[in-house]
Amino acid sequence: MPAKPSPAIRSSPLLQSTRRSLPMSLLRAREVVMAQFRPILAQHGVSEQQWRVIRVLGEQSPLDATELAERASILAPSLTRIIKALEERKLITRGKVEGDGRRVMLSIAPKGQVLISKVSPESSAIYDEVQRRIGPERYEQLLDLLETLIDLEK
Amino acid sequence: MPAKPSPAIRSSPLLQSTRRSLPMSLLRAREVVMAQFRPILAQHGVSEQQWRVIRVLGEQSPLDATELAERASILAPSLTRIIKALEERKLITRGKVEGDGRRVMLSIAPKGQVLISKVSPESSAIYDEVQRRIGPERYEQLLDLLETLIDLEK
DNA sequence: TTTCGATATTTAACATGTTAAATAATTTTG
DNA sequence: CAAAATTATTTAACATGTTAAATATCGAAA
Repeated sequence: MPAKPSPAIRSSPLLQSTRRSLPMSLLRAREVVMAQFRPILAQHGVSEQQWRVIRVLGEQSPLDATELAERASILAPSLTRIIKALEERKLITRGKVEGDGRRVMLSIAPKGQVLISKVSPESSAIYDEVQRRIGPERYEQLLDLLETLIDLEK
Repeated sequence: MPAKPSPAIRSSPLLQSTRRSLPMSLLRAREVVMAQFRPILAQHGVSEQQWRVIRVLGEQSPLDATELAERASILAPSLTRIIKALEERKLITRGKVEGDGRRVMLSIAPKGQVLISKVSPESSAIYDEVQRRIGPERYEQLLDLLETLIDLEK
């Protein structure tokens, strides 16, 4: 019998408030944006990560798995599973590299390109809407700041 | 040498480049920051999400599961599993609410407070370092912009 | 050439994300 | 008051995140 209504705790601010925490703010902001996209992607039967893979390959094909993982910000083990699923649905194709038996080359497939052409308009509309609501200047400013932060790791 | 590239595809920019995509930038930025934290958390045997739960309860206890999920940005099903794990390790405690048999009240436990006091200094040091490297003004500016974005959903 | 270290990908194991559905308790309605 | 709608939490099922280890192949050195 686990109960014991302990006295309320309001600890001294050893840590910054979770409301003003950079990692949490980044997470929440991403959630707000993705909440707009997920219904569209679901409607087309692809997950957020699968869509990232397709998009990256839509920008450039072929790419080896390492490059693809890097650009789509997906870890190698996840990519292995995603590739398998997308290949089975013929949205992407997998090929080997002559001269290096380790590498796997991935390309967008015709069905993948069709998917991109379908999702693109809806996707763009959402980006535009977000940009409009936050304001174009702040939108660009935010992207710049994020880029600065991202470049810190280098 | 990576073998001869097959006919490369460079699609017309139907979509914005993945490099300048808001969701991807948010994801990458978060990764850069969290990469600094993960080793510390791992050293103390807690995952990123478990740490968020502990931190929120450190700020205020008790909280019911719904409030906790909201503040820690964790979905209810995940929270159920995390609570179970943290309770078994006696980092948090679970109690019932008199008057509403549905609700579960969670509180930080002494062992949890000890953990917070251990992780806090290292955590703060990393926040300070990130803030220093990006610059205090831009750091605040970034948090402000993220807050603006987060408030869009309301 | 053979061996050893490095690289690319996959597999494994477990935690979390995500959506839908199930449970249980409370509140609202008729 | 009893049935129905609502709310809080959990369970289920599957995808992905995460770290470590296994595989396979390549490249460099002895």
